[in-house]
Amino acid sequence: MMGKDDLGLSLSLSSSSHHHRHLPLQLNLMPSSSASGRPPSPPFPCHQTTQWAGLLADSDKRPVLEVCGGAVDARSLPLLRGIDVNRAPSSGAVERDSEEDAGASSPNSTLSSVSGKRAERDTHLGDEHDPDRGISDEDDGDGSRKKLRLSKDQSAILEESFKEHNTLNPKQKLALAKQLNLRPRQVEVWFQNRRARTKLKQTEVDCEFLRRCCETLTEENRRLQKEVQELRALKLSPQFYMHMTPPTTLTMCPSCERVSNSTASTTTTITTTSTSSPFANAPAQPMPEHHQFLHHRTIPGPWAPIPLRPFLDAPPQRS
DNA sequence: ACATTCGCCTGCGTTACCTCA
DNA sequence: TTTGAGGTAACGCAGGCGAAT
Repeated sequence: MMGKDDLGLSLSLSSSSHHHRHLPLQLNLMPSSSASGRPPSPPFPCHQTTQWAGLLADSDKRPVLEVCGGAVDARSLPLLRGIDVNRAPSSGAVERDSEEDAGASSPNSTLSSVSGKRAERDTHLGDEHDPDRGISDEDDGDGSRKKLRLSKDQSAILEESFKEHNTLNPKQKLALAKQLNLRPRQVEVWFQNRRARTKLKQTEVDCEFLRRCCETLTEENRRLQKEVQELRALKLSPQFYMHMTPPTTLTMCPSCERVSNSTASTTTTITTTSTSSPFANAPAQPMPEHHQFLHHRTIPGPWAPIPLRPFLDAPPQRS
């Protein structure tokens, strides 16, 4: 069935039906090549890649044929193999006068019970009983729901349509129903359920993303708490201060007086005559005496790591 | 201009059917 | 053969919108 693979989805949970009725909600469900519109900015970034191939693979199901009120696996009937039971026989297919008619008496209607106001509406969309098309909706008298299984082709076409727009206007719905030989209501329901599946999938992805964020932040918080404790301990024990690996280090060239972050590629020039702090985020202040010392002493070999913060708090001991 | 009604659409929750392990 | 789980077509409802009155 539908794979549990991660999806590159973005969802605006604030969107409501009446809004995307005019500004159709376009979830970022498609591969990046999708040219469809996009939803409002997601509440958080999501960088996963969408893979919907599994959805199409799902459509490879046994066709089911309703025979005398019972569901029969078409594969168990050799004569029915290769026959799409969801499609009308080509010879018997009658061109409908209107698009509404295309759905109302689809062969699938023999498999689906119709009830409720919407069913009435669909039924009223031009359904005259067509004996050539088998059992009408009204003939499905036991009131039980009969489910049809959409054919592979039908599912694929619906998926393609959904990729283009996850909601349908009446014209599109009717055209699609006619193309697929389904009732418009069936197309409508399929899109409803498809949107629901999309949202469910997105919710799962969002939950996983948030869970990972939470884990990362928890770990980061734990690390920072530990660092704070270490720094407090060091402040109380100056003798250990110089032996501590600073949380952030700079590397300075003693000859050119360039300081660079040990991990960064950019360098910052320290000018001994400058009155501003060499630390980007530190307030401007006169150069401390020990800075003068550092800049004038000779440091052999490669650049020596220089603790950043200790400069502001405790002078290094001269050797 | 405003309120009401109607028809339609949507999301959501649920049910029931179907398939498969 | 039975059974339970999972997928999904279909249903019912509530709520919102636009058009008509």
